Amino acid sequence: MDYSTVIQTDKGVELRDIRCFELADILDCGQSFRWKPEAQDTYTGFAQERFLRISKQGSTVLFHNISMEDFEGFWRNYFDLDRDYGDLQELFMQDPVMAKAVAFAPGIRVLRQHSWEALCSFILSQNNNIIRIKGLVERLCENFGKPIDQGFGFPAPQALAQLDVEDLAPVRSGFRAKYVIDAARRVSGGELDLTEVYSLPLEEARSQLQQIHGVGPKVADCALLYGFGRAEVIPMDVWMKRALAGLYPEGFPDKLRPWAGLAQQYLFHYVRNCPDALAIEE
DNA sequence: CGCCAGGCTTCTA
DNA sequence: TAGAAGCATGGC
Repeated sequence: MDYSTVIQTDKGVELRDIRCFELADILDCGQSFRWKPEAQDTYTGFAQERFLRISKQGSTVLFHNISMEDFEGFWRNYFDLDRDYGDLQELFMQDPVMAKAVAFAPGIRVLRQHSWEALCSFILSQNNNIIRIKGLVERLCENFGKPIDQGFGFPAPQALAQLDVEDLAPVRSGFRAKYVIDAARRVSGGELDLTEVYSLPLEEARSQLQQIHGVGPKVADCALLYGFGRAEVIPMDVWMKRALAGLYPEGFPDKLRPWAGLAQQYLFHYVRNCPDALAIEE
């Protein structure tokens, strides 16, 4: 466990003595696009149709104004708090390359996002930069998501399935609009059963997702890692190709394979944000 | 202004 | 069947 206690206070739910948990690392490392920094060490954001304000002070994390029920029933899983990242990092750090990547951002965790939300978000991510992806996702929610107190939920596939490509114009997603509609229609129509994808062997799950027009290997793997909890999957984009070629010319260590996707999150952040991450290894 | 972005589809040889 | 072009959009 990465914390000692969880208690309800008048402010919300608090996690005490937290480790391996930095909001900036978790919420701004290209896995979710719905979080915004507010004040110092404070973020607000959405997951599905829930809003959250979360902050960290010292070794205490505060989930503002939520019930214990909400924490136990939703946010605990979302932040992958049932996984012991302390233990995991111990294993990772036996590898000299991972030791550097983990040391660079030890607060990273891989969020367990809703499958549809992850799939749809990463469809929008293709050939796009993170700043802009956030804008697209935001406009998709504002236009088609369910209004909730502090904003909008992520639109359900059923809500998008009945739209035409032109209806997505306000999102300004360009050629990706038709991909989103196709995905929504397949999911909504039952042609692609996301619940079933959870239980499929990896290769079958991957090819199921790739049936969608506009979903290739990279987007499918992002959905699998971030939306289906497949911790072993490494989404291969230009950065990860560069990272693996430069840092692991002999291949990624077999011992870490079951958590390769989690390792990927540290490596991705490391090579993108540490100027000489790749230079050092020559 | 040109370049590029957590890619994919389509076209071409 | 591999490799390049085209795709919408906007931040820099």
